[in-house]
Amino acid sequence: MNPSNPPTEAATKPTSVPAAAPSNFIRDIILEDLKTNKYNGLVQTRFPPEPNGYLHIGHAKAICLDFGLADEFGGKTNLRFDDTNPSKEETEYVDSIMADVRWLGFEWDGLFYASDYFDQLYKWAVQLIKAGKAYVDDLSADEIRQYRGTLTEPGKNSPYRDRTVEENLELFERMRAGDFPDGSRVLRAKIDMASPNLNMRDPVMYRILHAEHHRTGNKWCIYPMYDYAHGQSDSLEHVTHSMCTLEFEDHRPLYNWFIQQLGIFPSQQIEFDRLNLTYTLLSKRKLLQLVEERHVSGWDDPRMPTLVGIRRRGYTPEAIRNFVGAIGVSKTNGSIELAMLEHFVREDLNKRAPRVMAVLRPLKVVIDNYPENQVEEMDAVNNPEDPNAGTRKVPFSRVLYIEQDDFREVPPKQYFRLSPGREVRLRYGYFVTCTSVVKNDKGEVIEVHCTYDPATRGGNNPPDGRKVKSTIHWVSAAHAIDAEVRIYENLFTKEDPNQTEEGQDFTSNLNPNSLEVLTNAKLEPSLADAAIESRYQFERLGYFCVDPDSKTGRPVFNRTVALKDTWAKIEKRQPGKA
RNA sequence: UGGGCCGUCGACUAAUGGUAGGUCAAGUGCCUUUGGAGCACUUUGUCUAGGUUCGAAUCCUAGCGGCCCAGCCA
Repeated sequence: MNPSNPPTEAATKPTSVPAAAPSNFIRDIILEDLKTNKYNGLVQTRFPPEPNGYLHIGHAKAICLDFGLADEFGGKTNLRFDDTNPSKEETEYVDSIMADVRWLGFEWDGLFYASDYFDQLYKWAVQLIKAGKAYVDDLSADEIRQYRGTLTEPGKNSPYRDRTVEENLELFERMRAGDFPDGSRVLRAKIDMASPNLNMRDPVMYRILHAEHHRTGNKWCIYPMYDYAHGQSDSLEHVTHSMCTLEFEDHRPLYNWFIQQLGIFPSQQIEFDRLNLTYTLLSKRKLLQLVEERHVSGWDDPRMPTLVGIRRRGYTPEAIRNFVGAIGVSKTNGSIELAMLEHFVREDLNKRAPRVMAVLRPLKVVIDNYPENQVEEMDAVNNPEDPNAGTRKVPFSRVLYIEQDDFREVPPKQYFRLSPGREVRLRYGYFVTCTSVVKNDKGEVIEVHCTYDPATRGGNNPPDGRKVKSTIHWVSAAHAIDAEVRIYENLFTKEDPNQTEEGQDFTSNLNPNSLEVLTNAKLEPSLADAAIESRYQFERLGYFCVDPDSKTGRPVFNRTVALKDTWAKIEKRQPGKA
């Protein structure tokens, strides 16, 4: 940065290097490959989702790695749909995946489908048959499993393993032509039935599937397996660093085997640890189950860890990217605390979300000595973290709403908010002192009466130097906008939702209180025209995001994340909470 | 009990034979017209046992513990 001015102290540190983000083993591999010129200085990656579900925060980690690392070294990243199984894949998903990747803030260089390579893959299969490296097997799925052996015992060769090249060629061609029913035959690689790695025990390359494919229609009735398609797809795109999750480690020898037999571009597979988050499930199958069994309203339910879900919840792409950068990447199997994610959401929203006053559970306040029909426009700061955000006017009048939580008839220890005889500040309003309460038949406080001090206009400290221990928020009753607010808690009650009692599945850990709908919220009038998906901080409460369910005149807000709440902590610690 | 991978504060992650550091969480204090934000400080860690070395989280050996693999899913 400033080489002409070497540091005068701290000579123990090489301060010429600015404190860089800690590296990780993948970046180290790329750096090394660049140094040895393994790929002529190129870095090519790919993000290879299967279009059979919506992307979730776990994919966000992969996306940030694939795109981020390539970008860092001037490389390129392809989006490639891994669509080798027509029975599970749909166009709906490819559209959502593209939208999600873009929303996260990335743009791909090439857009491909594994199905683009079906012709080439077929030719290569023929080539392997001719080389005596692949054969058509007539064994049933069941028999193949039996012949495969077990974890501790080697497998046996299929009786069809030694067919002639001519016979294999003819049979494979007839498989392609549709002469055989589903499941009747497969094409297998001829490797080693005794390998300790089960993936090398003559893995299936092609299966017969008379199914319509979302891109190739009815052109094919045989489809390549993942192992036969993925490495070659990488190779065709000259992918240099093919990142995937740990469970594919055992597949790497096979990935390399096909590439070597075919003598094609040597892509290299690098495995990293999948993201796990406490209190959340990141398995497409299980997320699909939540949707299908109606435990949530859809893939974009704000409680879902899908990108569409957390987007609707109010999370920002920046927050997610910062989070992914902070958690790093390794080969350790662990679980990130949800609090970490929430930290990055708060950190980002704190800087950008306009502040606004909203009362979720209203309690009526009457200021007895305030003139009956008077309305004052109070100045309120839009964002104390951002001087450019400006100010706005908030109407103040004799009857207000405050939060039920902000009043206690008998205040517990360390409770500083309103209670009989106590004075607090109404933010940007006045100091008020509680003089009396009105109760209903059940003895619940339904109305609080106060007096205000005109010398504290704007919420300022009075000339006499009087101070107050608490500032609370409010909304003028006559000017309030009615709104619905949806409060979310963790979808699951257990850190690991998969940890269940005997005979139960993860749905037994669903949190019955994960959604609370508040239908009587009162908002300050500036929120009248809040746009869908816009985000606000409701002062002292949390960050909230406008839901698409909003109707004109009746907005719906989702709570993105609550503010850190010191009082809640104190109260939780107190044994006899009021 | 075959093969592969992995063990560093409560969580995640650095240190690449040479000061065990950062972030989150937790706690304490300061500040505050958000009990927010911010600032300062604090607690807690190299799985175990041997070995190599002037020096080991790092290298070696042996244990222990965890995860993954027996789909014609990816």
